[in-house]
Amino acid sequence: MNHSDFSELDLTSLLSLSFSTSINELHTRLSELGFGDIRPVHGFMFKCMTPNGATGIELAEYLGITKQAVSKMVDYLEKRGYVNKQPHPTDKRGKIIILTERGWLVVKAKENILNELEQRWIGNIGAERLQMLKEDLKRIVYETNEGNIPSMFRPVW
Amino acid sequence: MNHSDFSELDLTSLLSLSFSTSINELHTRLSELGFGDIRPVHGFMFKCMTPNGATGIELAEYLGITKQAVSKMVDYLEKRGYVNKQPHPTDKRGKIIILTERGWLVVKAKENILNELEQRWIGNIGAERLQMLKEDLKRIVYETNEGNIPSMFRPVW
DNA sequence: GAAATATAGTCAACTTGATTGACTACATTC
DNA sequence: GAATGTAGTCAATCAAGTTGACTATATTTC
Repeated sequence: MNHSDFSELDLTSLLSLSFSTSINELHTRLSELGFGDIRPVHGFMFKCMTPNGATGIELAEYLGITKQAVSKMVDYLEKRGYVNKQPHPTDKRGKIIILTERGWLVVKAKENILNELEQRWIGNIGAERLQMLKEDLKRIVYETNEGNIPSMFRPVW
Repeated sequence: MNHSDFSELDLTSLLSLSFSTSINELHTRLSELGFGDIRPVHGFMFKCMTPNGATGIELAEYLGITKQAVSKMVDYLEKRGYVNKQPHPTDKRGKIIILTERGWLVVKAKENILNELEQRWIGNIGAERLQMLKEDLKRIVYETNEGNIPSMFRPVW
């Protein structure tokens, strides 16, 4: 098999490749900024925490993993200064996990890098095509999931 | 955070979502056909083995994992009747891993399902737009990796 | 052509990121 | 107020990968 031949790639492989490509670049850049201990899954957690924090259960549902797994991740991130646990305002069982200043730095850096990536893509295929691409992907995801966002907000196998 | 709001999704999230969506559907369907023991990574292995088989090292490079990990996967797949190991024709150290008939059944089924998926997407966004989408994604992947296919042919985090 | 080095694959031990199950404390329902 | 449900934690386990050590064969170098 010839690995540098793109022509036979089906759409699913293309989606896989383009996703890997961007997530790899994102995290290489984050590493260079001193956030080498942030994994892709953390980025998705942060997204769920913005702007007002989230409970463990919310994170677990969002990521499609168990609350125990979330608990470990939160400990990991707390130890490294990215998040804090706060008591839930109304539910004494619950905790709210919020971003620290350092956590927000990652979120901002991530946004900047992704914007840059999109700009480069605009350079490759043009702004209208990029807009179309986004719309089409949204539509495909939306239709395939019958209007519901997929429960597993996280590509894993 | 409102999980059913698509509008703010950046391109990377969209790529992630659309990839998950299709890979999930693919493997749900494969499960229904009795291939529930096939994981996404196996599909990528099979692709590397077609049509004439591959050595362990080739698979390892293709997937971006160690040869030991490949060895385990091959054992797993051999035990379940999807692949066979054959002595390498010229190199007595080497083995060639080839698909069995059952392995080919999976490959065919996969192709059918992915084609069906693409047809449904054509129903959603039209054939020209799908063609453009594929071209744009190819271009993006190609440019970002400077003409080389990414070594890690496999989305993992 | 023999010695040195490199490569394909295996075996075993370990790491990591997840899981399941059992438990505590608080909330909700009846 | 009692029964049931829910948020989070602790501990044990699992699964998919890793690293390191090894054998057998190939290739290079002198």
